[in-house]
Amino acid sequence: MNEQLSAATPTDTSKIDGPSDAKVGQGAISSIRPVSTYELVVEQVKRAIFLGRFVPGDKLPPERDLAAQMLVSRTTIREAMRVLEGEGLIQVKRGAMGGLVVKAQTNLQANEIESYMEGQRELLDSIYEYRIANECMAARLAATRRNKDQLRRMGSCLKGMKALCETPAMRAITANIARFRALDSEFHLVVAEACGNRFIMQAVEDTRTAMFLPIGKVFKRLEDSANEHHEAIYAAIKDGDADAASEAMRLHIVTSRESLENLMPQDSGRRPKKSAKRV
Amino acid sequence: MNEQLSAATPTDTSKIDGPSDAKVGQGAISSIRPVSTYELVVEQVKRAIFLGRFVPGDKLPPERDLAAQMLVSRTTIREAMRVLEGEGLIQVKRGAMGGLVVKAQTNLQANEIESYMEGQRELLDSIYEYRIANECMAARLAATRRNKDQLRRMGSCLKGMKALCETPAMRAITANIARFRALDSEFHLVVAEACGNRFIMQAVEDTRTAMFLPIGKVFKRLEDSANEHHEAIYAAIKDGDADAASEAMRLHIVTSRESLENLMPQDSGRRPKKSAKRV
DNA sequence: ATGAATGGTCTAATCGTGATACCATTAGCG
DNA sequence: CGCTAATGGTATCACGATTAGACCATTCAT
Repeated sequence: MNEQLSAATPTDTSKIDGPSDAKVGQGAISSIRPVSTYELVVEQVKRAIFLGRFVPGDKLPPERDLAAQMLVSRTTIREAMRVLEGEGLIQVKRGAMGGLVVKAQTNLQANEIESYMEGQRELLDSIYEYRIANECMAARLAATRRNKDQLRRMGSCLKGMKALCETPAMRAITANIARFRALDSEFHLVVAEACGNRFIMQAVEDTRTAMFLPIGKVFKRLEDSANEHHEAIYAAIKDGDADAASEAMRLHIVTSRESLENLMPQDSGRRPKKSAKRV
Repeated sequence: MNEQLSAATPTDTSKIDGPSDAKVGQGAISSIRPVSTYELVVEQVKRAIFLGRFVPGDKLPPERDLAAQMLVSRTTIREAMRVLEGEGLIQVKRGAMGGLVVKAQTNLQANEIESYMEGQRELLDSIYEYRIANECMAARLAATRRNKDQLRRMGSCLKGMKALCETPAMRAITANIARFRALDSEFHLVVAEACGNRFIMQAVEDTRTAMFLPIGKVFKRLEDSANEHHEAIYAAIKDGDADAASEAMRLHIVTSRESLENLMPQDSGRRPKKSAKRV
């Protein structure tokens, strides 16, 4: 994003198309950032945690096992663990029955949430726009391509989430919130899988990973509306109704964004309802 | 995508949600593929070529300059050049006025195209679905967020493309096809830039890169319809009409896919108009 | 107390990368 | 023709990342 340099181009294009300066977003060659193996390990473990494959209290496999599974040396695994430990994602315990324990993300105080969310607003807007683009298409395509096993797994997620919401008292338990979010992720990922498009699948996984940090510190209770929306999406996909599936997904995501909006500063001058148009 | 291993999870989730097997797409930890720096160089140079920043006949900057710009050693640059040379993307010439010359992609014979495209059909479908999802959203958002400079650059691209199409004789010139594709890429990238969403921007760039190999060997003449469609997209974005911009983009991409379809085997049993629903 | 599991530490070898100098080839020019 | 400059080709040494393996230290269950 820094340097730029138009290549030695003896055959000047502009001979033909005249004033076609344009030359798109910047030049062609920019600096390379070498990627260490331990960084890749960090990324993969983070992704697993962010997608809910490990919830707080779970332990990662022992270092030796991680090394074997990832086909890297234990040294590299340990470097990665130092990073994750430093970022507060895991806690390292020595001795038997010890291990690499996934920590709960610190919840912010009520008065901290607003200012925190304010700083995340732009990122969240981008993420949700991207989600609407890709997940609506995912739902649309899934409606005509899903197979029985995928429908079964979607149903399984819905069942699990409903169970977690059953008693009001359980809605504020941290561990349950983590489990709910894991099932929520899984539902959306199965829909993406069912759409049979690897690019869209990757996009959905990426957004879920990207959402973790911004909203992980904020959620304190489960939203019932999510269950209803998930049911609607599921029903439309099961019925093979592509338009309905897409619209149900859109409504779900828009609603989800709005419920986040309630955690933000109440229209304090900003938020001039720009682009109030339906996305 | 190979190994899997559910973490040591003493706190069994299934205690609560009962038969929630699900456990989404596979396990959590898979093998790491270390990424060498020279691979990153290869990727970036490829991307620059695929996006049309360098067209056949252009020369990349000299090795020493590339090394300086990318902040890597010449050794690493040279490793990357070996790969690009091996893949037939560049030709290395020694001596003064020599350099790293971008080669034209070999065009296939008419009788080869069908079987080649047949093998690419699935990939192309995925790419185009992903494009529709993201670029329609990009156009929609761009309609309300674009600034004057972005409009100017879009217009500049349109002008350049029209100029290239002016005389029928010039439509089959290889160099012109490359220039046309570069401007086409640039137009779509500026739209993506104007949407102000970095995720969508990245998605658009990714798809254009992904399209290069499948269709690079096939195109032999320029399509006029692209110009008309581009004009329509531009007009809608200029007018701030989000719905029209999105729809114009959709039409453009769908048409583009259909014109590719004409290069494929003519419904030889396959292509049972599944998902014939409008995407 | 003992043993097993697990993280912590150390060491030697290997490989990727960087830095630098110098060689070989080629085009342009006096 | 012969120089010079630009550019790719080669060689060398140094350093850091990664691997492989052994061994130490801590903790819990029995």
